[in-house]
Amino acid sequence: MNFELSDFTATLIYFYALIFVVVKLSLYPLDVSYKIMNDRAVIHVYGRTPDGAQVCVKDELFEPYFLVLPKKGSEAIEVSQELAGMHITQEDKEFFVTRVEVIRKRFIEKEVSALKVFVNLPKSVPVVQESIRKQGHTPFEFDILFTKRYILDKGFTPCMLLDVDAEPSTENSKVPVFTATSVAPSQTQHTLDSPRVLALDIETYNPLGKNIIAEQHPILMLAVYAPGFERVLCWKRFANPDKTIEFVDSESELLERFKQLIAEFKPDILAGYYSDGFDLPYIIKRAAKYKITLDLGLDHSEPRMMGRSQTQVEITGIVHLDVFKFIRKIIGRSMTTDVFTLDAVATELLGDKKHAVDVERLAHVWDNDSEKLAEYCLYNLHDARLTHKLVEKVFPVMLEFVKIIGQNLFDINRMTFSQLVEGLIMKHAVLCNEIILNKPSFTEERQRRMHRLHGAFVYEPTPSVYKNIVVFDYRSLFPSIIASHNISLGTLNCSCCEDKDVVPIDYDTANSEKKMWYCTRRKGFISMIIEDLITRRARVKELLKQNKGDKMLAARSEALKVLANSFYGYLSFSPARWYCFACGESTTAWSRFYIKKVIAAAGEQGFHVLYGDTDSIFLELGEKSHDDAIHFQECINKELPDLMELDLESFYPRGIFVGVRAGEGGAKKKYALLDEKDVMKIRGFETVRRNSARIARDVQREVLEIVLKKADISKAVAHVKKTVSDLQLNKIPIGKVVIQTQLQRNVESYASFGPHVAAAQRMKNKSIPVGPGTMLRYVITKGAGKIRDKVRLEDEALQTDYDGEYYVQNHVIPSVEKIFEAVGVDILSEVLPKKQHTLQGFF
DNA sequence: ACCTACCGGGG
DNA sequence: GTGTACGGTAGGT
Repeated sequence: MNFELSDFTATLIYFYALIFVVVKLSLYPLDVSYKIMNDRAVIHVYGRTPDGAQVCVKDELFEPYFLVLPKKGSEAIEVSQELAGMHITQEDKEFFVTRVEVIRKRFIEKEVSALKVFVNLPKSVPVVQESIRKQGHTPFEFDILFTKRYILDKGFTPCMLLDVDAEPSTENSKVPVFTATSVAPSQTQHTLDSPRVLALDIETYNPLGKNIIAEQHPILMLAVYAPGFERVLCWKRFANPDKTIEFVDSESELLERFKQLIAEFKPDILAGYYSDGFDLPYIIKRAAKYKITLDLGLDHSEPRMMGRSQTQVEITGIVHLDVFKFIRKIIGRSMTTDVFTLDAVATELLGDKKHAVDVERLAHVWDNDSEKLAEYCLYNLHDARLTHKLVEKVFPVMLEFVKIIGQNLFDINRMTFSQLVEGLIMKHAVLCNEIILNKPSFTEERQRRMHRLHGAFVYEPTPSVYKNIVVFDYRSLFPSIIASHNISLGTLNCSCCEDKDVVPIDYDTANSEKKMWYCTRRKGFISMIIEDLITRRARVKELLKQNKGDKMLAARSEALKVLANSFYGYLSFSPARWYCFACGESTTAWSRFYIKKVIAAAGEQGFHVLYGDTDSIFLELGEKSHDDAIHFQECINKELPDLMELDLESFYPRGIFVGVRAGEGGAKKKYALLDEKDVMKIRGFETVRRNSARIARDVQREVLEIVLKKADISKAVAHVKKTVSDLQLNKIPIGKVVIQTQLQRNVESYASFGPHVAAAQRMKNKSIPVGPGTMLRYVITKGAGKIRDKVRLEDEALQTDYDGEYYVQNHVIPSVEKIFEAVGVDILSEVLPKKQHTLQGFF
């Protein structure tokens, strides 16, 4: 065995422990899992010690439990005695209550007596709670995963130092294992802020382009990257390889070598870009094909694919991060890109691009031109390098979420906004002794959805092009409303404060709601959490002013902002545990009040109000100057409550507002602005999807550019006319009208026969294999019938076959018609001569 | 109006 | 695993 220093240290601790029985050790917890051992659930905490050793601490003393509120009219004490003897046998398995405690809790901010029901195993919880529910009592906290429950109750934070008293254990593992006698967060507040991160990327054999079939196509290259640990594995040799390239003899050897590299590097974090959805599932499938045991887990277990349609790949003891998920879900909102390819994301966040290599040709190069493989290997390594850099970039933000919310890195990486908020509230619930509310049942959730919330205020823009625009917005409007008006489930309509701070709703028209107010004496549970976020963020921003460029402070500020901004959405989100219709309704009511206030003031001061939505207002300056705008902002801010502030977002020399199509309700934001640096800011136009014809996207972008940058409508019209005529004359390359769709199931199993199914059927008829995953590329050709009747495969159709008229009507015109409407041009009648329009029916 | 299926990222 | 993504859209019924 060859130990590194850190392993050596861990081994010393271990043998020391063997002699003295109990030792103290500290670790940064990275992964928490549990195993059933001798009919008990045993928690395993994996992590790294401050001197760099990987260890596992197990806790045999933590018991599964949930809470029960006894039904009305029954005494807690009596019910506890009834429940204590519960024992259920199902399919030879025993589910039973081990003991019951009567405890004091708070339920929606009021004191209650509750029962803490302990059971033999975590799996007993759903069974026993169901049975108790049938007796008319109400169970709570029965769906908090055992490992999450452990973290919550022990009050520690993943990635932050944990102090443990422990005895050595002989459990088989890649790392020393200890059995804890006590577990508590360290007083030091030390954080694992530089974990060992290994980034991973694979390249696969791709003769079918986008149609990727792991069962058929091998992994050709695999790159891992950490500074000073850069390697590309490749199983085809070529001359003069770079020193980072390591040849192996086969794909199976590549997989074996990959295992060795992981064992050698001992990462805390294994990271990929879309690795939940691609790299790791692919590696798992290929390893299975060769019957290779992929025992990457520190307990020798193999990576596990969780979830059905949405895979998450978990490795015991190693945190698998899919940085794509975090960036798209959490960072994406504040990015300018609307596509989340590695190239686009790296360009925006790192100022670095992917290598310009044609990956479409990889299979061909692999088969015919192996001397060119070198550039693919370096491309592969570079992708792993970019992934590593992205992790470095976003890790501070992830770590802040871990610290604020107190859940594992693995989970934080994959959470949505609502889950982050809920996680935060759950942590505070434990701290405040509040019962964690249940998720709604299916019917309950449906009922919630029926109850439509009266939304924010929108001042509809008159579609047109405008000059010299200034944009203001309220800083964190919703969070500051919730905090300053004490909006919470338990402060609603208290008995002590009626009429003191009544929500400004027009009670005659607003869903005939009853009058609402919130307690002015007692702080609400929800409003307290959000106020804490706001004040913490204000402090962080102060520190940030003194330490400009401090990445950790910037990350903390970002995390706190994201959380605060998600609260309102959470309260009105039907599947939320702390859903509160009145809270959502009150928040938007106050928001309408505040935005209308600015709109009215702007009008009084002689600004032309163009558009207002929720928390922002767009004004046309006209004769007024930038200074006038700043003065206006100052006037408004003088009158606002402490926590609220109106910001000046930016000035824009030119902008276009576009009306929305009928049925496009809710998508009110549809505009494009040109900033002072000549950069376009486009909002609400259809995003890039591969199943829309390329030509439609191109034309839309070009039209916006011409209108805003050249300010020449006739040029824009001419451009569309040219495109339309080119389509009608089949001059546009057929590649630009191809529609791409991926088949999800077998052709026979489709109930509705859409165009893509027709394409698949045609392939089948020609004995081309089609199945789930097949990428269909087809065009709509001239002829009669439904669209599905006019479908031809890309290579069945000639340049002259496609139905230019279809693409004009269904793709090109819809993508630009509203833009032209805004400038008073009916693009349809411009491009189609009238007689053709009206006389068509006669022929 | 409602229902069903697909998109994203990856090669 | 104290489990089953998500929000948006096109086309068909």
